[in-house]
Amino acid sequence: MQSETKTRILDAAEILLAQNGLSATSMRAITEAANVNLAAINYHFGSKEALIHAVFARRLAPVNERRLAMLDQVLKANPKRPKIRGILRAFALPILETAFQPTNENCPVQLGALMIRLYTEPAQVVERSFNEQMASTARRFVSALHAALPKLDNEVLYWRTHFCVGCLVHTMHARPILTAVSNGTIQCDNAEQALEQMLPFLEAGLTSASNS
Amino acid sequence: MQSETKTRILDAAEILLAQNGLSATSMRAITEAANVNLAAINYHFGSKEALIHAVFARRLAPVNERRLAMLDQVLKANPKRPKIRGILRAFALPILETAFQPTNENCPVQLGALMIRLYTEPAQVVERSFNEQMASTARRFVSALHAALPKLDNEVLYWRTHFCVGCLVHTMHARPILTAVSNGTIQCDNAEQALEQMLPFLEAGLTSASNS
DNA sequence: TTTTGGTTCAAACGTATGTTTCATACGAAC
DNA sequence: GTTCGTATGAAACATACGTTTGAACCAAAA
Repeated sequence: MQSETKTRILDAAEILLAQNGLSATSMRAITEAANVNLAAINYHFGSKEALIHAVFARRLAPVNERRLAMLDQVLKANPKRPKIRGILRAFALPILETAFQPTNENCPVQLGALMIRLYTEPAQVVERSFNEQMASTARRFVSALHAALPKLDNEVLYWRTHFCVGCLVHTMHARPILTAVSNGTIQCDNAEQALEQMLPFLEAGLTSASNS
Repeated sequence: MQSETKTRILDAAEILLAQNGLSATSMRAITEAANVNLAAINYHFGSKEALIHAVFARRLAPVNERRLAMLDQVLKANPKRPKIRGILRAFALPILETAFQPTNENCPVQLGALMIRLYTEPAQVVERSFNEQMASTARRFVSALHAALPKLDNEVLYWRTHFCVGCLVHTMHARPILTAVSNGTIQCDNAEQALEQMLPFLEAGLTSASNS
């Protein structure tokens, strides 16, 4: 198999990049974890940065495809006034299901901890990944929310969309903190359970009166 | 002045750590920006890690003092049933005001971008800072919210507190994204303006019916 | 069987890292 | 004026980094 090495590198890189961050993860650590030669990354991907881009693309491309497909369904059901809950669900479910997918050696998904890197690592390293994978999807969802909340001021809508993204990202990457603060009560390893908590919160926030 | 060098190091380190992350910021970069000798960090702080801890402590200690002082006021006003809006304000205002404080050479506050490091950098590097600066404060606020929302299930309260933290942290560190998504409409450089947007959103989320 | 093209390997490339050393400079105390 | 503890300086410490090299490998094609 010509690409088994590539896959092993991607799997090991995803885990280490998510755990330690982009610049703190060395190519030697990745290749050792993947049981491949040090030169294999440069041979198969060209550079460390290209590998990072590939790691993001492998997870985010299918997630955003599912998101847009679900959004289309929601828009088709109520073209004039789409349902907020549906829009939020289309945005959150695909990525939460991917992030909370049980990890095994064939499928080491670390999307939660990985996503926050996209928002926090120095711009130059990840901005190509962000633009290719996230920007257009974000615009589609903002305009859907605009249709669902026509009375809402544009500026307020941007703010609230921003808050929704913050909740989602934080929920995905800061799971250990929720577990710690709740003294182990909450494990947060199930997409539907997280959605059940998040959707009422976000919908109430989105629809609240802006001055009170 | 015996500690002018220390202050210059702290100032330069705060900016660079916030901008580039912890492990991507070298001591040489810090000392060059601070115009001090390379050995000064080890002399004054002991190690790079100790410097990082000092950078967090310098900003977070006064913020959490203000937070708890404001929370005490809110609890004193309504001991039995404190006001949600007041609790949220006590939690968010001090850190937002510090984060949005205009930057100048005497006061290079980069708290927003710095905070996210506390949540995302490998545990061992920052967990001491997190525990010392954040853990006890978080507990105080959760119990205040519990008093304000006695009907809310404990588990739901933890989730929603978690969402609030996510909104706040994301608002502080992802300002450029909000500006970009809104096509430059929103600049987000004012604590009161951000609060005005955030507090109705969070209060509505906290008080929403949990099953709908 | 020989040749080819893709892949892996050990080793080295030059550069950058955090830390340490030791000599020097500065000021206040005696 | 000398001494002494703090602070700074240039240089070197050992280690780690991303990348490149060129030989070795190995299945499939000629």
